[in-house]
Amino acid sequence: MSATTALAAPTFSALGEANRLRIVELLREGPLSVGDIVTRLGLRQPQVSKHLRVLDESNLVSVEVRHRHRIYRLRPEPFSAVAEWAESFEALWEVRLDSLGRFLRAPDGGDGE
Amino acid sequence: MSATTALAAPTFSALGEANRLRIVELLREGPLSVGDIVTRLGLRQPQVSKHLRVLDESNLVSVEVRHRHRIYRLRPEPFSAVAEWAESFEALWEVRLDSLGRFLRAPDGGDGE
DNA sequence: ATGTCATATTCCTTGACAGGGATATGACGG
DNA sequence: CCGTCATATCCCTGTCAAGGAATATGACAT
Repeated sequence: MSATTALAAPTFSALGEANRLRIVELLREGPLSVGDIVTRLGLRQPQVSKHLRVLDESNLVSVEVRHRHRIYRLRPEPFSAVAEWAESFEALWEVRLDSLGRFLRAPDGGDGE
Repeated sequence: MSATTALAAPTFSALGEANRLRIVELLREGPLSVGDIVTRLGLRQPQVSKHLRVLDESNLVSVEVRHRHRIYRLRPEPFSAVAEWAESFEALWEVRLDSLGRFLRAPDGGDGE
């Protein structure tokens, strides 16, 4: 259950760059070649290649070589891992109510520390 | 429906730093003061304060001022947003099968472009 | 008022990283 | 072989962010 929950910062780091996130959002519609991404996002080819490299090293995308084209597509696993990780914070809702209760009961000058 | 799905790169960027992610993982157990975080993670106080600032600006944490202590706790919303966002990629599973089918049917030398 | 505790802020240095531009690579067509 | 297309890599430069060290702030106790 917690096997895929070992979520590392590099995954978030890869998604933390605006243009890279744009590429991911674009790729969710389906696999695309580098040139397609360049056209659709209006970025320069070397930049796109570099971003794809980062996404690839973070295992967020995979490549399929077709002739002289390279088709990039999203890998499902990291997204599933992120979902699982974020869902594991659902307990925050309850905790929040709990802390509200504590807050209401807390006398302003009476802490034990 | 897409209200909380407007997930921005800064959220990921905030989570993309290793020590910051450690702080988040620690705070999931419950609210903590700056000093507690310093002790538990073995980081220096200024660094922790700086990371907390980033987390605060990304709305990932909130502060409760109690006497001279500042209790930081996780906010639920961004995590819910991340979960929702990542879950919206569930379609990748099906897409993957689909693309596998396309891959198998694709003649290696017959691209139309 | 003064000291002290908890935390925030500032300055500095350094390393990572993004974009621009040019160029290398690699496969294919002729 | 040579040119060309698609893509990757290299070099350069500017910016941003993180850690270290020192210091400022702000509230409280005395």
